[in-house]
Amino acid sequence: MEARNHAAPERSLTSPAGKRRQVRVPQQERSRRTRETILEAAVLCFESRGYEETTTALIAQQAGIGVGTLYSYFHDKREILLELLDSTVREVADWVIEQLDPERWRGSDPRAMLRPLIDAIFHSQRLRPGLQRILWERYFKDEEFRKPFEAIQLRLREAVDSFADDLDAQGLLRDIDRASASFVIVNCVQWNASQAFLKGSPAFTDATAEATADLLSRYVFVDPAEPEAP
Amino acid sequence: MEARNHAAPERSLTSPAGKRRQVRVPQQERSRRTRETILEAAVLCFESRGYEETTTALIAQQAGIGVGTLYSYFHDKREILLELLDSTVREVADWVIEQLDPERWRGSDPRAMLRPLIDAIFHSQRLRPGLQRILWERYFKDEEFRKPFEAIQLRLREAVDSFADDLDAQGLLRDIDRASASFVIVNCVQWNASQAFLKGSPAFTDATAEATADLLSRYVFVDPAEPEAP
Amino acid sequence: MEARNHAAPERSLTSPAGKRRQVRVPQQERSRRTRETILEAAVLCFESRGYEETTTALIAQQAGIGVGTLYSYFHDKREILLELLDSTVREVADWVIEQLDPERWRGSDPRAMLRPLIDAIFHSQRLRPGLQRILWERYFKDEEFRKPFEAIQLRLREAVDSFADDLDAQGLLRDIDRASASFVIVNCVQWNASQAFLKGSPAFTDATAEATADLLSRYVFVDPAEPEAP
Amino acid sequence: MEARNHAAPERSLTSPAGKRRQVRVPQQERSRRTRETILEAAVLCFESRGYEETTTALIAQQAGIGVGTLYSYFHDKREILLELLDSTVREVADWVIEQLDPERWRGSDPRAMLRPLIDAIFHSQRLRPGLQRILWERYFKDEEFRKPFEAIQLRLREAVDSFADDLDAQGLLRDIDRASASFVIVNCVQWNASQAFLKGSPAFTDATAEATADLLSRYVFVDPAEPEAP
DNA sequence: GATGAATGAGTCTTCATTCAT
DNA sequence: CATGAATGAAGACTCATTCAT
Repeated sequence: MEARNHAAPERSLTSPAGKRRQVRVPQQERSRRTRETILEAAVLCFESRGYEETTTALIAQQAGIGVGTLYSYFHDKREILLELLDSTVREVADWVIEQLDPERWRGSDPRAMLRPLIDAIFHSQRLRPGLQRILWERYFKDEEFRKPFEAIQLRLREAVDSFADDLDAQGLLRDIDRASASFVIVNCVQWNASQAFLKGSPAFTDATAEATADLLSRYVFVDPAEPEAP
Repeated sequence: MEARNHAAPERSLTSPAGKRRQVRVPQQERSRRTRETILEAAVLCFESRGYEETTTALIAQQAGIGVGTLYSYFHDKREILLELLDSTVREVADWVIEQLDPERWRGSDPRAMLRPLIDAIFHSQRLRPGLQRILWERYFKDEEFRKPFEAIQLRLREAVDSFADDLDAQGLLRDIDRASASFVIVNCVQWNASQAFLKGSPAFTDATAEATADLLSRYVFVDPAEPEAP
Repeated sequence: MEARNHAAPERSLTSPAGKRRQVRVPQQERSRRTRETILEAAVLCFESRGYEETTTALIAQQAGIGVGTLYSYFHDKREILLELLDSTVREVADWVIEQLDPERWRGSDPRAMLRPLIDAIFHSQRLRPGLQRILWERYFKDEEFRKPFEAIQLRLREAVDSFADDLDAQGLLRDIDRASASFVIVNCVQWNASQAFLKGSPAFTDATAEATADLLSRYVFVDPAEPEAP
Repeated sequence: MEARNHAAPERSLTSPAGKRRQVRVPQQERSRRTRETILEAAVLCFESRGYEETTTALIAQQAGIGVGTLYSYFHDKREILLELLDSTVREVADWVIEQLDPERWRGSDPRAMLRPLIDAIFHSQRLRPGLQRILWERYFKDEEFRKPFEAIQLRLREAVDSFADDLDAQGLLRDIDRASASFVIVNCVQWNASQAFLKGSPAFTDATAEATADLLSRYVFVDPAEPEAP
């Protein structure tokens, strides 16, 4: 078990650096490169074996450095994962949020654009899928990993919200409880994307994206203007 | 990591029961009771500390038996969890499926009944929440845990399907891709329920259930019959 | 450094068992013997290499058992030393206190008996000298080791005190500050014994004992009754 | 343990400087200053954290130099401590010996002066107490540290001896075994001072000094001249 | 059948010291 | 000369599992 590891230092997220021993602050160019090397090696190891199955020695070996070096860049194994997860989650979210930018879709028919939007979001699952799997695993196991994740989720909801604002301004938004809606929508897309991707088949992913788009479309948009009565 | 344990028997996931040493098949009443006791002790431990943080010695102690005895009822720690997860998942699913039984709602207005149905499903999160959390964690970590879970998910989709059949028969079902629909619906409800529950607030859970019901309602049902045109 | 050891659990002396994982409470005969074996092996190792230079693996090997076994009898390496030190210190003190028992000297000339008493105390240095050396080392390094030691020192002072009471009753005790006297006396004997013993030569030890006896004699006893003046 | 460090050069204690790599012999002023800086930084660290708990990196940081630089002034961490201890012990001894200088007390009543003398010696405990604690710890742990210490102790005994000579010349010295006496006296004062100081209370220290003075006074001085018989 | 003592491979982590820049 | 990044051997401790009693 992870907890067996000696001296798990009970770090608080809020006081990030506290009294912890100073970790090397990269001052030389070589140092910066080494840090990157470690991160890359860790991705490789984590993706292929999982988090707990990866030993610090393995990462160091993969990175072609000594264990000690690794520990002079990161306090512990967990911190490496945390950093990796943080950046992965951020990248995914950034990408998704970029897709949601109304400017991007200005001028197109909102109904028509929903499908490609969903597609794009589903697509984000392809980014370091092994790490995303580990992210979920840790999410349920370790509270500390829940936090960065939830910060991201909040950003996503905000993006959805301003997307909704835009629709509203166009008179296209159904009358829904905005607060809950963003939560439900984000969860729905996120989980369907994640689950569909796990099945592995592109065709299945595509069909799921289609259905999800349909589901959300009905939820979000007002009914299409009925044909003018004569 | 789990694999550190010496003598980890390197079991193949594909030949689950293969040549494994015969574990006691409970034939006597006392034996069955002991088995139950162990399982109950394990639930307690897992729920309160998590899977990896629970040692077999702790379970045995909690069950009031020796470690050796525990090992004569289960091959290893993992098997205990597997069994527990299996039954938990089954219980949850059974309950959900029971709620979906058309007989249960016969005679009521399908639109009106969706909300209590969703509520009921959300409610299922309250059953051994610690174990459900562990379930998700293992789901992402360990392929063997994915299987029972997916079997259940299939049953859920089938239930949703026959529920849809019923609606269809009543002429209430929108024209949707049935295959994808059940997948999307199950995921959507499942994840929103799970996430809402994690937030902890009953009010929030309620609002999420409401929004989810709205979302699905629009997706599933045909538009309400428009008022007869004169 | 010792502090590197993972999870030094910051144990308080006052709540001896706290929430710490239960250490095996010997229930079977075999268990009791194993515990003894470990302690004996530890004495051997500590005496010959010193505390920090002795690894738990070494003790286990010396005891002919696995490391894990050792850890099921003691929480950590430190606890082994603590127990050893405790018993050593207690043995030494018991022996010294026994020597101080007035009953033992009843009837003899107190002045004459002081020298053999000092001798006896000096002699106690021969009991597990390596451990006594380690005791001093830890005494200065680790507060936790100071405590049992001080408890013993208190007992010694009390014994000296009641010894003084006895002399007083016989009208032989000089008028001294009793509170400080016991402290000074115990320290003086203890340190001279310890230092003399470290020099290694029996002759030197003997001379030191003689001088110490002389020193204390002058301090403690009233001046010999002067020949009656006519 | 210290020996864990790889490349521990297995230096022989007996050929102290033998073929060891030449360490910078300070010839320039700047060099000398750097050396001092390191020593001062080390005092700070050792006093506050203890010897083993202090890393060379910490000393270097405290001194505002790189680790490598530190190693060009000292062979290893131990050498720094050794030098520090040497100078501390020497300082303490010099001060004590100065107090013992007969010239200092010429003209005063030797009996009256003993108490302030003891006081002064007790006072020497206040000089870098953390280092003195470390000194004792190492004294018992590491033979190499015993040597400088013993050299000092010899000087102290010599000082006590010549002090005794002076008393003798004045006809004030009791007839004692001079060789043992200095040993016993030095030990007695040293240990009582050290122990009293450890207790922390000034009042207690004072009372102990008083008792020690009394103890030694009776031991050293001839009985006060009895009142002239008429 | 039950027990619980014994096992020991495997993990993380530290830090004195070196040496390329 | 100074620097500080890199090293890697070494140690404490854990816990799933076995098997003699």
